[in-house]
Amino acid sequence: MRFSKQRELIKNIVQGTNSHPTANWIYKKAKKKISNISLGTVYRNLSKLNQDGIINILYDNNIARYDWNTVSHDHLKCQQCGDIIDIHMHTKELQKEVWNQYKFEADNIEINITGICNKH
Amino acid sequence: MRFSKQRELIKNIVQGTNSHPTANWIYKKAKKKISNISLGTVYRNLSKLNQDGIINILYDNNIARYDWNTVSHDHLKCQQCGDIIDIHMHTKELQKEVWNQYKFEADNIEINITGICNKH
DNA sequence: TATAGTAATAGGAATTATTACTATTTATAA
DNA sequence: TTATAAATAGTAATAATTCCTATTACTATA
Repeated sequence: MRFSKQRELIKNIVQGTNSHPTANWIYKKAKKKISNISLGTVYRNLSKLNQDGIINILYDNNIARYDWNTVSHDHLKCQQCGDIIDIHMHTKELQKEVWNQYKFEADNIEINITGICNKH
Repeated sequence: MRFSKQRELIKNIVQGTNSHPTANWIYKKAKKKISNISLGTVYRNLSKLNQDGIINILYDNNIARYDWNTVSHDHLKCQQCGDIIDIHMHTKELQKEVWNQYKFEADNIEINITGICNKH
């Protein structure tokens, strides 16, 4: 992968927040440094960074969010404040169960939990 | 909720398939019975039916899919054929764990598993 | 170092998915 | 029946994402 200042900036923006930002949020932030950066560039680089395992994509309903945390993990989403909290669940048993019951070779297990976080 | 033949048709289409169809698929199918039905009508009714607990929405990456099965359940998605298979996982332990570890009151737990299904 | 060839990248246009708006039609209750 | 509130078709607007083509970073060679 060749260097580009746009990609460098995008990577740094994602790695500088815990807020699981959307492409549009990242775009607005990037514009402050590179005013003519294109939203397409943001999307392209986000998927490239994801393909190379540098960042993670998660889907909050039907919109993509980006996460610097590339270690497989799960999410709690608070219905009150919208915050998304990273957690780690044990998924090995689930993987086994899916194989035993459905003969399905699990590659990736994602657990999304909605509810009320401890701030409320 | 007042009766309409459009909504009745949309409901029957969703309830008549296990394929987790998209709004567009439902629209095309509905057009065969009511040729001037509008895509807006399809979307409006799908969300209304969902709000009333008659059907379910799930998000396959960034597109919405609709499901007649309103009982809380999980999904296996095959990376090879794209099929989405309904499954049922035990989530009570997860709920407890989330409470104990994070003091998060889980309301809904959704498990999405990608991998290779038993057809391959 | 300078240049040329090339494949990756960028910006902006286009596409896709969904929602909003509005004039008209329709179900239903009085 | 008739009044009226809700639903519809059609279309425009918005949001999210992908595609297209000119430009640029990088590499090998002079």
